[in-house]
Amino acid sequence: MPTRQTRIQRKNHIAILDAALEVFSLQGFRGATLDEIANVAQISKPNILYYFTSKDAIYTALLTDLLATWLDPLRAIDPEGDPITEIMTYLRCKLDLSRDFPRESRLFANEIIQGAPRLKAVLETELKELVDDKVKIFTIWMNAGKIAQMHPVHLLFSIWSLTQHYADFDAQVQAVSGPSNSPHYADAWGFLELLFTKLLRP
Amino acid sequence: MPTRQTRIQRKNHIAILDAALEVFSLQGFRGATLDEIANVAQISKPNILYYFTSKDAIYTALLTDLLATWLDPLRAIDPEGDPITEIMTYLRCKLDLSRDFPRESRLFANEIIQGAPRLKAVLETELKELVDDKVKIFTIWMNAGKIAQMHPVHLLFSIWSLTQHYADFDAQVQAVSGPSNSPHYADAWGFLELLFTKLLRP
DNA sequence: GTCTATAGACGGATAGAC
DNA sequence: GTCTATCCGTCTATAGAC
Repeated sequence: MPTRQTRIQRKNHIAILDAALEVFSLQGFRGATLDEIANVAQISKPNILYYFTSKDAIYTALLTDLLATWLDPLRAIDPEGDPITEIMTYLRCKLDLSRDFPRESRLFANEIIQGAPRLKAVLETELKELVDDKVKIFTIWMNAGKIAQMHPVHLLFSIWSLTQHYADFDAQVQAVSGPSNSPHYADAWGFLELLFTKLLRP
Repeated sequence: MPTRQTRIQRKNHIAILDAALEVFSLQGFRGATLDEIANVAQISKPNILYYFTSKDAIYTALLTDLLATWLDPLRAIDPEGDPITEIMTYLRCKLDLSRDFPRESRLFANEIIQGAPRLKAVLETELKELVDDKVKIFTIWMNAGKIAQMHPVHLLFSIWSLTQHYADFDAQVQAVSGPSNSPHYADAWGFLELLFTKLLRP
């Protein structure tokens, strides 16, 4: 659109995306309904389709918004930095994302579990290139004896799975270790710090 | 039912559950449709509802069947066994389950991500008791200096997340590290063996 | 037991008044 | 921009013939 949005337009736009995140992250694309999104957003269904051309458009908007935020911390790993510090910072950052943006994490998880129908292409190009780049850095660090020798790709997988677990499987975490959020994350950080300190030490 | 099932009944029963597992594990409960299950099972939709009273009944049957298989390896951890061996065996068993039963893993993941509406009660009782029991064993092992000191619950979480990741996020794993299944799991085992050897060593 | 046909509710999306 | 009303397709589940 050539013209700038009004304040109300922007407010509704954001309210719709927020409600859609709530619903899509719990139900996946097909399980979610516009009715539910409309209820959560407190905006009528036709009005939602005034702001977005279709249910699919809302979902895609959320996913593309998300991917950038999700990959930024990985991009930030600096080949010139101290290896252990760089990886621990990334780990910490990913855990903070799980704590502060659990819905985004679950939205992503839903999409991947369902075979990544809308993200597959991006994963195979943008994500793969980024991963290849960082894997090279890890390998250099390993060969220089800065961190222990291990499969670099699975090192990344381990960071992803261990941190995202607390957002995606929150229902299980809470069922097993009681409600209240913050303590879990404090304990989780203690555990992960110990784990990766031992793992990375050459 | 008082009478025994015929061979055809049992065959259809199994075919329906298998098709339902395929569809539910990809789409979650609400995203799945009886039409799709009927197509995969090659059984007409009304006939499916002859064997199961409702869509919900199929899903519930799958979940309860699954939970037993899923928890058995955890139950098998023996307080009298060698601590490191017991935990490494459990780890290996969970990784094998991810490799051999990825659909079951994704079905479970979908249910938990969606807030575990049908499993919450079981998780808070049966799973919690089982976890509490094993946590006690871990704690005894730690205090006896058999394995390193760490948060025992998060040790369990780490085993779950690291192994299930390969089934649940398979689309991402393949996008990043190329297709073909077996090599990933060989590499994964090499990585996890290294990781937990370092982590558990007192 | 398995089918065709269909009921009845709900899904996404559109028309048109205001 | 936002609403009511509604189209049309699909959903789960049932009725009833065979």
